[in-house]
Amino acid sequence: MQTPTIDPGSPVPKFFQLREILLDLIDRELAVDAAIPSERDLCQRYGLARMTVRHAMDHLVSEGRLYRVPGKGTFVARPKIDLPLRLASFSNDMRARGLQPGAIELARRTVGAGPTLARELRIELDAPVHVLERLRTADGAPMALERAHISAAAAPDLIHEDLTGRSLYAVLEERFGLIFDAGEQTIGAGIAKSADARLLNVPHGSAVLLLERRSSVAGRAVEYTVSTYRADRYQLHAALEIPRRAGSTTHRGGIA
Amino acid sequence: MQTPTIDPGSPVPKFFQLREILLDLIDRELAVDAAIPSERDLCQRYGLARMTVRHAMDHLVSEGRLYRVPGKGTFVARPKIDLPLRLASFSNDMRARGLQPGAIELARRTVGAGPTLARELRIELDAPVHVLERLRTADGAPMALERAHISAAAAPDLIHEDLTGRSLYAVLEERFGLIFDAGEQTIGAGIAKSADARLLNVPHGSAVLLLERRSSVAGRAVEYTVSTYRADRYQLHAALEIPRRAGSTTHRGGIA
DNA sequence: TAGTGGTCTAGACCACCGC
DNA sequence: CGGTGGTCTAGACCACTAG
Repeated sequence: MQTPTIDPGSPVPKFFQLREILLDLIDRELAVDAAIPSERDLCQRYGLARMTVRHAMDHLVSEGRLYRVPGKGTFVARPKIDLPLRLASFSNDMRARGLQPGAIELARRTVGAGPTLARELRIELDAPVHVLERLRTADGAPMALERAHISAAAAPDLIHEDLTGRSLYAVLEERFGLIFDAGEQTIGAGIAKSADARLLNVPHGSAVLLLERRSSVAGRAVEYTVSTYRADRYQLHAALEIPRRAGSTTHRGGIA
Repeated sequence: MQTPTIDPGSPVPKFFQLREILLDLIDRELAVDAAIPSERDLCQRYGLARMTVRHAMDHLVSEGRLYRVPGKGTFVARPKIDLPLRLASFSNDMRARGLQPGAIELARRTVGAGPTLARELRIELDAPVHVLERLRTADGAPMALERAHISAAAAPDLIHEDLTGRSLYAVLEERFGLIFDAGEQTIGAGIAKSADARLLNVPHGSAVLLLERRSSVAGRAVEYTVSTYRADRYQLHAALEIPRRAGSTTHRGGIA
């Protein structure tokens, strides 16, 4: 295997390129607690300033992939257990549970982005955003309220698309070529607002599970969706898995 | 009011002193989404290099206290505490956020497994199980109730271990060599039971985030923990996984 | 055009470690 | 002692945002 190099002309920042190189090294060559090359060594090898090397390593340390010992070196950390939350749609999720997914459209409009939407979608204030509000059902029973906000710049005519019986994601992919490749999700608990409680057919003051999701395509924020799930009918469930395993046993300090 | 300054002679690093100053500013003076002074402005005010200012701000951004918008500025983030979906201990999580983790022991006993525990831990009925109930605090404020059930066969003398100021996981690892390598987690929402609401110091009927976790070591079920988090202070946060593997350039954001 | 954050350099001094 | 990570400086150029 040949030593990878840093491409100075790439739009990908150097520290990020180095991060990938180190990640590869960690996964392929080094065992847990093995030392990685010193910062100054890496500066030499890849022709980088030490601050740049540290920047790359800072990332990996904060992600729990490496740990530093002052005066000694930097070492491969024990793999942490992570909870992968798949970017699954409501429809797929319900089908996986053996339930028949359904949707009742509550609202569909295009609005100007307020401060929250502007921040979440990283667009300008008052930039157009499609809002789709749907009541999601499972075997006919209300399960969740889904309020999707899609940047109109990314999916201009979404507002006129027929969504009955189709997944929103399917429409975004087929009609606008939008395939989400990154995202993050925030999960919290709350009390249902009166109007939402009525729609979900639960008593006032009921607990709900709140899911906020931001997804992006090629680095561009496109979707910001807030879902409100009935806590009595819905819970998230996931296997904890080991993200990666360190390969060979003894291999101290070499970029092959 | 006098402007705080950086003490160059202090053993506390400058970036950390600035971090404290900014934290104070965020908590006392600024509302959510308010802009903090620009990096160059802070350099001027405190006589620091820009890399030093960025270092301090990097910390706050990765802790979720600030967010940056390129070309515009840096702003105060929503004040919730994120709990990363990782098999990390409460203690470590809180420390990573600059909060002082604490625990008040509520109960500690060894019981015979009932039907639920027997099923979750895959042990026989009446097999001994250690039960540890603790109120977890951050900077002294109640944050969560943690009810851990550990199979006594795996950690015989756990019941006599001192847990003050130590992570349960640290004890299990150091004292019994137990390093969790798999598990599953269930996340739900609920209303705090009266007794729990009192312990957590929240009003009756408050929403709570419920986490059930079963973890195992080498295929052996060892831990079954039920945690009750204050929903007003906690939320879970995770990067969504992407099945595709293209030339991704998303190097922003949280957990890889 | 001026200001913002994003990246990067090429040095520097320090505390700590192991020999 | 030389090597390690920890901190810090004083610049630089870039892309983006705004007026």
